[in-house]
Amino acid sequence: MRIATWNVNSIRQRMDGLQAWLEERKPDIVCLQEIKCTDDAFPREPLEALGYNIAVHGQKTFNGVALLSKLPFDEVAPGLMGDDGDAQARFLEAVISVRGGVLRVASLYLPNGNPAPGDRYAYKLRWMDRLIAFARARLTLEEPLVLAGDYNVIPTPADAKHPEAWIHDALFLKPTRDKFRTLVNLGLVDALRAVSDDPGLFTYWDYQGGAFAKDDGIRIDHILLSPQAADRLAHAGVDRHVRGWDKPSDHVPVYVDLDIR
DNA sequence: ATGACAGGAGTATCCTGA
Repeated sequence: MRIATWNVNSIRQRMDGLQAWLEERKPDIVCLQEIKCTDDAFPREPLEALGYNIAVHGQKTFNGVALLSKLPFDEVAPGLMGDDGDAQARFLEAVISVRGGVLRVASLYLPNGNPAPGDRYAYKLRWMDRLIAFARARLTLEEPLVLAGDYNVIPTPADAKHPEAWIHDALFLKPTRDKFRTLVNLGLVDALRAVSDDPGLFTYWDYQGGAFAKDDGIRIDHILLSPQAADRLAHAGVDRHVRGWDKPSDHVPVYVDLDIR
């Protein structure tokens, strides 16, 4: 069972690259972020033709998350618990039956939070508190759980080419990293760091200033696993070559292989 | 010396992103 996450920065602008990558990497489940379209505008047909069931939680212009799955969805739930008034489409949870039980997956797009301090940063920290509450609740189920997406968090200095350039940024400020650590310390495993301590594992390079050519990247797209999922972790990787394709997203896919049929 | 991002909305720029 291969599960991937990718912030595509507009699903409609990324269809060629997305289809090419799906045929190459062959993930069973994909968590997408920043689809930047409403549910009605989501390009379902070409993805269904590749064998995927589709769940979408979109909105006009910004944000938007989706799930692709070769296995059918048993349940789909849009939105993150803790604030019914939050209109931003950043969270989509699904339950999928697998051999011997269920798999619970969420595609999440954590707020950027810049500029900090300010309203946007306060919203980011509140959203992280809600995510922590969600994870705490779901962990009591003792299921294989995969929380995958664009966390907009640089967890440690080893996750940036130039960490000193990010010290005043909402992605790297101490409260941001502290809350991410609180989340992980509930008992989750950062899948990529479970398989590698390579300091060059980046998932995002800015479009500006030739950042990819200089490998001036950061690691902000993460896959966190519950103990029941982490016990089945076989491999994790980053498809950085996708950043070199025509009309790339500024993010690249991250994936895990779990020993689940 | 020049230009040095991308996407959406919408039609000129402005907002957002990280």
